[in-house]
Amino acid sequence: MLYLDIVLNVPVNQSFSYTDIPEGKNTYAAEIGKRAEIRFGNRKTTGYIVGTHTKLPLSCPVPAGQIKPVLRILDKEPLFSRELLSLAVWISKFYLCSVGEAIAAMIPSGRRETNAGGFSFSAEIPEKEPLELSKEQQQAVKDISESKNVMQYVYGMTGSGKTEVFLQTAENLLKQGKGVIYLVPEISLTRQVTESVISRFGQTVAVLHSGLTPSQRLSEWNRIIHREARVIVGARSAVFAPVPDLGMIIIDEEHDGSYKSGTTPRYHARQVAMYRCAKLGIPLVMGSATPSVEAWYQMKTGKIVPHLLTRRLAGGSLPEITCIDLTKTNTKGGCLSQELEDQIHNTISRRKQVILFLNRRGFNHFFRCNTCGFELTCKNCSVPLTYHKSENRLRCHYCGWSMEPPHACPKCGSVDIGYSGFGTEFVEAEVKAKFPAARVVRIDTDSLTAKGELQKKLDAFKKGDYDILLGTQMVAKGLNFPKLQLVGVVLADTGLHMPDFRASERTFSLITQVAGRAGRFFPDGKVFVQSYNPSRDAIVYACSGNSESFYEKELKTRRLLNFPPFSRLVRLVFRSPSAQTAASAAEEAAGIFSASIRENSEAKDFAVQKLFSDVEILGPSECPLAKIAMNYRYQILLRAQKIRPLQMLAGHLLYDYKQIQNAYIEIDVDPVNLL
DNA sequence: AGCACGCCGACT
DNA sequence: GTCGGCGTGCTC
Repeated sequence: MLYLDIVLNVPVNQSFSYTDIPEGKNTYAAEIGKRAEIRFGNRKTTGYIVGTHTKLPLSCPVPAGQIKPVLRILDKEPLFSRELLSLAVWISKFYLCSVGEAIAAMIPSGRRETNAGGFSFSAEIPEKEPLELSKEQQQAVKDISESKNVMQYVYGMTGSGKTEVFLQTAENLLKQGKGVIYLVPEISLTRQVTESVISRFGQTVAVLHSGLTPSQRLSEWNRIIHREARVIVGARSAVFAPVPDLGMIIIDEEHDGSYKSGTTPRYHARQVAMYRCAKLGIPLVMGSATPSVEAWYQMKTGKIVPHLLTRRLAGGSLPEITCIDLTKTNTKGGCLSQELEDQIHNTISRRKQVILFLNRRGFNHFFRCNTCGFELTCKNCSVPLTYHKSENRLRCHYCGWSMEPPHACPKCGSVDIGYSGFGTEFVEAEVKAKFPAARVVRIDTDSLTAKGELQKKLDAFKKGDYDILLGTQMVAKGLNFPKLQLVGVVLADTGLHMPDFRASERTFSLITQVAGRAGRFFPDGKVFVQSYNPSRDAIVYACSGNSESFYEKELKTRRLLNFPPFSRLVRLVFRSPSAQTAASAAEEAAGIFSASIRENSEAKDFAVQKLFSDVEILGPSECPLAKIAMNYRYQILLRAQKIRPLQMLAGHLLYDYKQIQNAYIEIDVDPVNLL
């Protein structure tokens, strides 16, 4: 009799024993790495086989006679190797989830393979000869391949040719029979980035993008296992690609927040890549024009080897950035200063293109009473409601709830009400009024209902079908428009008002990234940044292009406040429909933490003592977003030099104190978002 | 996570 | 007398 250890995508960190299918049934053989359909309790689910035994394991509390057989084995061949299984075990320990949850996040869920999903138009893209590399680029390629250090960083401004360095390094490895994973932010997974990879490597490329169906994902996964695809381009989860003889992982736009998963397991692709690369002894090559503060610090301290690209390949320097102080400028109730308006006129009259950039939806264009100052916020979540002109409704960006705008202030009855702040729709109306002859296209998540619409709009803009592009985040990344000559950041401050220690870093990187879009093909590209706080470091240094000073100053602040990279954090969010329940769960957890910190720092083992000696408990406190979708949220931040004691404390709470789970607990190791 | 079991309030 | 709330506990 064959007994199988099966783990499931449930938050229970244990395996369950099942027996193999009785002889004679027509399915595949049971093996580690395959999925099995099982009856679990009284429901059917998919489990993952992580072990096999000829006898029932002694640890199994259920008598042999009551062990159920699996219903069927789903896979002909294993979907995860021992390497990936041990990666899943590591993830479950590091990010505090079950092994089953980790595996579920790693492997495709498709049942039957569907071809032609991967990249149907790959055949249409002609293979291209590699571009001639500059001296700097050649040096970077050489240094990366010769370095003994696992972590490498290609640091250089937009247009300095990082992609070519990645591609050349990848090609060298492919020639040695190695495979390569190339991670990009999801939003860059438009044709722009992937085309250059496909045109270079042709049919050996697999592209894992969010548009694939589970079945298509499964067939790409099998192409990778069978060595048909050797270069894997994909977003966050592609870091798990089952590449045989993996030779390198590339992380493009390393600073990008989308590498951190927002759901359990809340893994960071950079952290996972680091682990995988270190274990295999292969390079992890990252790149960005605006490294994360953590990466910058590691370059300074020698943990990451930097490779500098200092020159723009198309010639010319970075575009000139002008900061417009909105407190000293009359915008006449609109959002465009006279100076920016003149520049737009100028640019479109020369038949060149303009991008106007707004850095965040929500927070803009909210309802406010001009008499008593009352602001309307969501009844479910505490965030301000955003006015959407096209549907004439106020809408919450977190839970989707909407209401008809009131005609008078609900609090004081005044009819002197208005919508302050500006969203893309507001800017669009103003731009259309001021430039009636211009062809304007707006790109934001609201206006992107149909699939492929983003790509269509971007292509049209690139072709010159529009004069002005209005957009959020997504137009800031990895896009190149030959006729683009003017970029306006309508309001640079929005990000700075976020209650998050990374707000400054995000604002800096955003402005710098956006600025890099302009003048990529023309040396006289211009960037205008409008701000109510033009003296803030992030804005000053982004506008002057002085990255070195920004990072130095930011590091000083982080050191002073003991935030990463000078400490590690684990965040615990306690949520419940009752504010009282959430708050007291957080209080109770804090009590448990301080007790176990005390206990451990009095431990006989000196190493344990030391490990827990600097652990701090921040909070409990209300989350900045105190209420999301009818749930009240309280948080605790654990902080220390080392991550391990924090993981131990959180794990202890999660696995040994089931009684406080009347509130739902979310654990985030190395959180990126603290809202 | 689901889903059952189980013990206390407002209804035909 | 039942229907149903969601607290607790289990799933091989």
